[in-house]
Amino acid sequence: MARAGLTADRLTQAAAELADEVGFENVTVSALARHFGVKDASLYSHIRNAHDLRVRLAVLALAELADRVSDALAGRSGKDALVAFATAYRTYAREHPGRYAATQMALDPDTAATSAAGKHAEMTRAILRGYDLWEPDQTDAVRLLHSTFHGFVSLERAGAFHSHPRGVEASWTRALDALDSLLRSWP
Amino acid sequence: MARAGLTADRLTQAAAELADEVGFENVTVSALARHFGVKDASLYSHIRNAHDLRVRLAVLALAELADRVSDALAGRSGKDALVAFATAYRTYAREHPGRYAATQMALDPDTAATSAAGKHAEMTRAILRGYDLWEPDQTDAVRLLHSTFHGFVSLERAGAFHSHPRGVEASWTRALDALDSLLRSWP
DNA sequence: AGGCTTACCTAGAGGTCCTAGGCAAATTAT
DNA sequence: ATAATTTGCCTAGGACCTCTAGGTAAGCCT
Repeated sequence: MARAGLTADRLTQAAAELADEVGFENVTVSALARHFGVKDASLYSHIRNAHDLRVRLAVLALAELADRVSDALAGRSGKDALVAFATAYRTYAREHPGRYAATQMALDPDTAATSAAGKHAEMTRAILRGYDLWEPDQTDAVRLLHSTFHGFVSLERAGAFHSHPRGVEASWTRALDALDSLLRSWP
Repeated sequence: MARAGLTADRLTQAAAELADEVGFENVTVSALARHFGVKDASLYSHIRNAHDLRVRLAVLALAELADRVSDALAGRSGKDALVAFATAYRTYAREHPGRYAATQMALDPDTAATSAAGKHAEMTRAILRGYDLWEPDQTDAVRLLHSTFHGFVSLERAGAFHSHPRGVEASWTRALDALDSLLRSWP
């Protein structure tokens, strides 16, 4: 009997693709086993349980997103950096809805610390170097930016903006303008 | 055999309590049936399926949240209204995590239109009457406010702010200050 | 009291999660 | 090259959840 050559990493990768196809909440051990033409039970030598699989997926997505944002930020500063960050963030969420949903998972403190979650905060902080902000305003601003990006992207996905004809794209651009102006004259 | 006296509304109400106790994703038809001392199959004369149950829960939560916010807004305007809205929103999310998670469910357009989702947008718009904003800036601002509130609350719940010692409460207050200042001088 | 509606039941099929224990393929040691 | 060990995938099966079909009895209406 030939082996499928499964590893935790290959499973996580496949789970990520599956998530983008069928949604994060439908990423199931069974579905993943089916994808590899293998029995459910076989996966349990590579992952601890279904939750563990989803956590691995979340960690993968956080790392991918951090990479994207990091690339986008390279060589930019000020509003340029702000827009690049936000756009990379939103683009990732739209291209990889399942992966993005995974990044919203509540991770236990240990996992969160090991993951790229810290890098996100650090990169957001990097944007603020183009503005005249210092602690603790910096942390407050980081949290505000993160909240707004995440909130916008997640409401957009949930269809919360469809009820009004005003283009979502235009609102997004204006939101970034507003944030830039806010950071330049932080109250 | 005495009857339990189930109705769709009583089920939805119980589901809401269950959601706050065990989390929205653990609201299951079986658990609900257990709660009423009744067999799973019995619930299917009142609800169509598990998804239908969750949608009813989402609609209930949206209505409750709208009521809370509406009460909080009464007689207030300007920054007062902004803070009252945001605080009511955040308080509801913290007191009723399961119900709040339900409000994040993607609803199909018909359900969304019938639900209190529209009232939320309308109330956010009411806040802006205290500021000097007109269409289409108003819609952009509504979307920005909604994004920020939702993003903040949802990241707070996910534990995204625990990595830094700066108090979440302080960041929240500053975020509201910042939004107020932003609305007063919308770029 | 008889008839109708409906609340709840039993039975059962199909799906997901996960454990225990087994065999055979791949790897390492001799 | 063969033996010993590890490990990848298997079968079997239990527990829980979802949902359908069809039946019985409780409560309402005449």
